[in-house]
Amino acid sequence: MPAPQAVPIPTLRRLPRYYQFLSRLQGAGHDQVSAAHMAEVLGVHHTQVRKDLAMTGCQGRPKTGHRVADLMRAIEGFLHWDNQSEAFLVGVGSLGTALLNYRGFERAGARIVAAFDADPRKAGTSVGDVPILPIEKLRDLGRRMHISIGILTVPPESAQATADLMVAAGIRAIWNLAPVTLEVPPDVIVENLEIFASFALLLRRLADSPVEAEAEVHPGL
Amino acid sequence: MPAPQAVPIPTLRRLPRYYQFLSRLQGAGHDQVSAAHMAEVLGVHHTQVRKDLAMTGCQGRPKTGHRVADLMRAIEGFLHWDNQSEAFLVGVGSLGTALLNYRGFERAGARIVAAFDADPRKAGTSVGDVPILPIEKLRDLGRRMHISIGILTVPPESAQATADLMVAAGIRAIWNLAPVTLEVPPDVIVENLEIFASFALLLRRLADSPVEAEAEVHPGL
DNA sequence: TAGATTGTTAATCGATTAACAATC
DNA sequence: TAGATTGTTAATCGATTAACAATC
Repeated sequence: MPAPQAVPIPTLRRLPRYYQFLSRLQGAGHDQVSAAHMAEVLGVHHTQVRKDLAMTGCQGRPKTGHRVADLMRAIEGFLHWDNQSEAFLVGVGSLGTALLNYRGFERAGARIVAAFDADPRKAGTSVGDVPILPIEKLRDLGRRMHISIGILTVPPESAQATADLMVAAGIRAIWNLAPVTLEVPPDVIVENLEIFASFALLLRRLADSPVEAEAEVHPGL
Repeated sequence: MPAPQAVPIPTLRRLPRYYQFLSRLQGAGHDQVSAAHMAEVLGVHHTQVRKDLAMTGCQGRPKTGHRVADLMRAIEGFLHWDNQSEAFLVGVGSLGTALLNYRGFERAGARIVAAFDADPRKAGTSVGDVPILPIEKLRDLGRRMHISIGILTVPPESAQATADLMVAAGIRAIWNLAPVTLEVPPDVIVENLEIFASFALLLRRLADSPVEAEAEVHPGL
């Protein structure tokens, strides 16, 4: 077994941005791209881009750069976006609906095969081609279908209970979109979408920006 | 002017989690907490927690720890969650609606005062107590009200055009929830909610987990 | 060939962790 | 007082940036 090459988390975060940029390039008809160009547009150091891309195992050619399509395939493979895992989504409120509607999601490596909601009026309907089932079916269906990914989009109050249910259904990785710290068994993976962290960064950057800082020093002027 | 004390970005990301945890503690009736306890529950090194908290300027007492309420106030102040900036939201689809409905948002330092949508049928209605206006009014109203924060929740195709509009409206910081790299003037701040980055981390962690790794080595067994 | 670009190895920088002194 | 906890200073670790060799 090869040493489990440690992947820096920042690299993992940047790769989807590279991918998104590449798909735009592709849409615009380009089929070659240099690391320097990507670095420029995305505001990342060019050596950084090279290192990140190197992690995916892709190879560029001196003088011409990388082939866009090759690069995209390399990233897909590296992020496991190719072998399409199946996922359940729980909580068909506006956030859940937004994710279900989001076509581009399939491209990101997972296919939502069913959604669940506690509201019995929602059961039996569907969003796009994803059926909405009563929450009571989650446990059995999860076990039967060997689903390993759960997307949690319920309100904060029911987040923990939902996580417990997912665990009981045999789900091994929870993508948590509720702003709550979940408690799960040690072998279950939880990845939180830190939405407030992102907003906090925005506020801080705004407060630190020259114009705003000025306003703070001379309030009311 | 004091040297603009550099705040590590990871610290900024962690503070909202601390805050969320503290508000739960408070709800449960606790009013003291130790850094060690927070570290334990949130899975962060205890020295890290102390350093992060120290940045907010709070002070704990040996033997007893920190007062929960003080800590929350310190974080609020540090993240500028107290002086409630006003924000516009553009794109009242399911994601926009989710944000508008999300009560807890006010606590995170911004008040959405108006929402805009290109669909004329939505204009005139409202979500919660936020009025939805036609996109044509964005420019003037933004300038008139001196709005500095724009929340962008339109589909990827119209993201860039929306960003341009926000800039024209005098908005200085854009919170971008569309998976697109925006191009804006250098003095405009863009903070992207990297939703796919988060999901990519989940997939990678799942693929690296012992059970899954096993499956990969002996496929089909 | 000359030049642009890749990819790697070394140096720097910043964040995390460890050790410890201060204090209630 | 003794012990728990804070807060700070020093050591480590990992990611970023710089320098450079390889190659089409």
